[in-house]
Amino acid sequence: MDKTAMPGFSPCNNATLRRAARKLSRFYDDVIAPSGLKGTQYGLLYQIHVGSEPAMGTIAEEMVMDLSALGHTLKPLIRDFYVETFADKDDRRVKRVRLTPQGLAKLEETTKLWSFAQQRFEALVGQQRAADLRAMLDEVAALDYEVPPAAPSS
Amino acid sequence: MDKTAMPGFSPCNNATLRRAARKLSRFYDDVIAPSGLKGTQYGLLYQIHVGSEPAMGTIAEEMVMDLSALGHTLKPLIRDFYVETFADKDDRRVKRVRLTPQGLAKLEETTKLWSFAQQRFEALVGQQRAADLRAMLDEVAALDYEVPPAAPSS
DNA sequence: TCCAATTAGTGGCATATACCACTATCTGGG
DNA sequence: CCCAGATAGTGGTATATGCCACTAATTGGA
Repeated sequence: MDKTAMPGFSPCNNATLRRAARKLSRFYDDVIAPSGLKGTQYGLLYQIHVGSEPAMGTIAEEMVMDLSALGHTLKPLIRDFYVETFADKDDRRVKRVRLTPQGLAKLEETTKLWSFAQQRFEALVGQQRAADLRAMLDEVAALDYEVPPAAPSS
Repeated sequence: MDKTAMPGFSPCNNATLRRAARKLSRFYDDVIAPSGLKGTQYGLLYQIHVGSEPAMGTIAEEMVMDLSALGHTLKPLIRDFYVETFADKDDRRVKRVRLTPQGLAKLEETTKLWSFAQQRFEALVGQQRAADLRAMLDEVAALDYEVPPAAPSS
């Protein structure tokens, strides 16, 4: 086995994680491409769907994503009429998000494609190992990395 | 335990992987920020450094990254004089990449910051588990997802 | 009641990444 | 020797993401 020929084996956890993410995203993207959605967009529609007209901040937290990044990512989906936003009745700062009927249809359509990718992946690595991997990744995403600032704030 | 309050627990391997990548990247990015580099840039400098004036295509393969994406990512590093490119002597299609002296200095400077992030992460999840995670991710990045096209090409 | 501090989003800007169409080279027949 | 096909990169365009500065609302005191 010529390990030198293998992907860049770096000891960096971050680099390794990103590398895997690039590869896996491309796979899922390819499979659901016929729907016209990217993996992230599909995930976003899903997250909106399972929430109860979630506020943007809520979605951002759930997806462990920057709020402004979420705003940007949402734009194409709004433009294409898959989601719509509206102000919260009790707090006008809050903007809530929901799927349009087209958005729901697109979500359902794409879920069929997604299942294919999901099954294919789990067939390759094993269902149990996939579940273990997700558990580990969920843990990584939930970690509190907090690094004490050089000087503790006043 | 109120699981509903936890990060979006999706069964999607892709979404989970990306979520973790966002979070971890932000952590590494924050820690090495004083160097002025982003995590990906650091990883790229490292990859170039350990290679022997690697060709762009080689780097792209090692990083499991699209060649054109690599080209784009390289630009800020060239602009800031951390890396330079030159044509391969035997095949003028091939463009090779190397670090400049400033690039090497920056790599070394940033490595100190990187170590801090790396150690912090491994202290949180455990060295062995981090190694296991990397192994799993390397495997994911190396998988051959090949999906048979609907109709086998002629 | 009123203002200072906090909270939720927006917009601008920069990097990260991908795909596609295109250009410049090579390479292997014929 | 020459061209058809394969290879390596480039540039354009679009989404993915993050940070920062800024605006709009809300809230908690004094």
